[in-house]
Amino acid sequence: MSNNNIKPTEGEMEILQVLWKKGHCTVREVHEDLNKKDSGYTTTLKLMQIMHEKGMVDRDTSSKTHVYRALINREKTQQQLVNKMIDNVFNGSAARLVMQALGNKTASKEEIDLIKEYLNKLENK
Amino acid sequence: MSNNNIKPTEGEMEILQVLWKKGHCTVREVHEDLNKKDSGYTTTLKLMQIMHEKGMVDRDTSSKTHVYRALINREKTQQQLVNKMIDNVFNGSAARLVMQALGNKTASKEEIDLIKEYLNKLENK
DNA sequence: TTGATTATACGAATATGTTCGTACATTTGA
DNA sequence: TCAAATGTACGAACATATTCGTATAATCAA
Repeated sequence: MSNNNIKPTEGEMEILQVLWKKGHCTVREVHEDLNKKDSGYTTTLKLMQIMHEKGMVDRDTSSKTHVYRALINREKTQQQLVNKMIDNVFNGSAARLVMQALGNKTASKEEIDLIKEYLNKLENK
Repeated sequence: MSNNNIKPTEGEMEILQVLWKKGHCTVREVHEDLNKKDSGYTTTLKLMQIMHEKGMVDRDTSSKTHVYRALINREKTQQQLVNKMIDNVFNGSAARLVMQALGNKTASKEEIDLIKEYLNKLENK
């Protein structure tokens, strides 16, 4: 595998979220969507330039204002980070991570139903 | 809350895993349990000293060979890291994280049954 | 036209994590 | 006993991530 060892940093993840959501973005669009009052525009710019160097994003430089888009796959990236966490934090047990995730307040009734449905699908395979 | 903003690094997590598993450990015990051929004994030592400075671990220095134990709670720490990931990687959706975790190969039939059971318990509350 | 705005590029400061070398003390065993 | 082994302390090198200042170019608006 070639696209394997991608491990976006926290800052890079925030930017990727925006790019995955919006598709194509200028630096300013990303920066404003993040609206972090604690860091400036050139910080976002620099981050995105570094991501370009790393091959995480592509950009169209045909006009003065460059337009970026994510090059790495959302699900694949999430999968890698989850696997890493299962390994590093939960000793390899996916079940333990899941239960920990469901135990918190962010797991609503609707979400739990979603998951049950998903489990049933899994079992019918 | 006082013990809140603990965010162990990757190296620290590895050490915490050993401490949580074994309870009390010397540096050598931890180092050998990790058995990373790519880093030396004093690296593990240094890491554990830093963790002590941060208040993550306690140690008994009454004899020459110090004995360490984890000070931070396992479940609480895991919870924090999971919450962080839900936020940073999955846009706040616990369900998406769970599904991603279940989609991978490490989720065996037994684990899935465990989770179903857990979900039922959750719903009866 | 020309000054203000908006953009990129890039070096450098800062912060943090990881790794190791080395000094020094204690313990052990031949 | 005393040399080897084992332990801690600690500074420093190195890597990486984040942040910003500044130079410079392009665009816009009065």
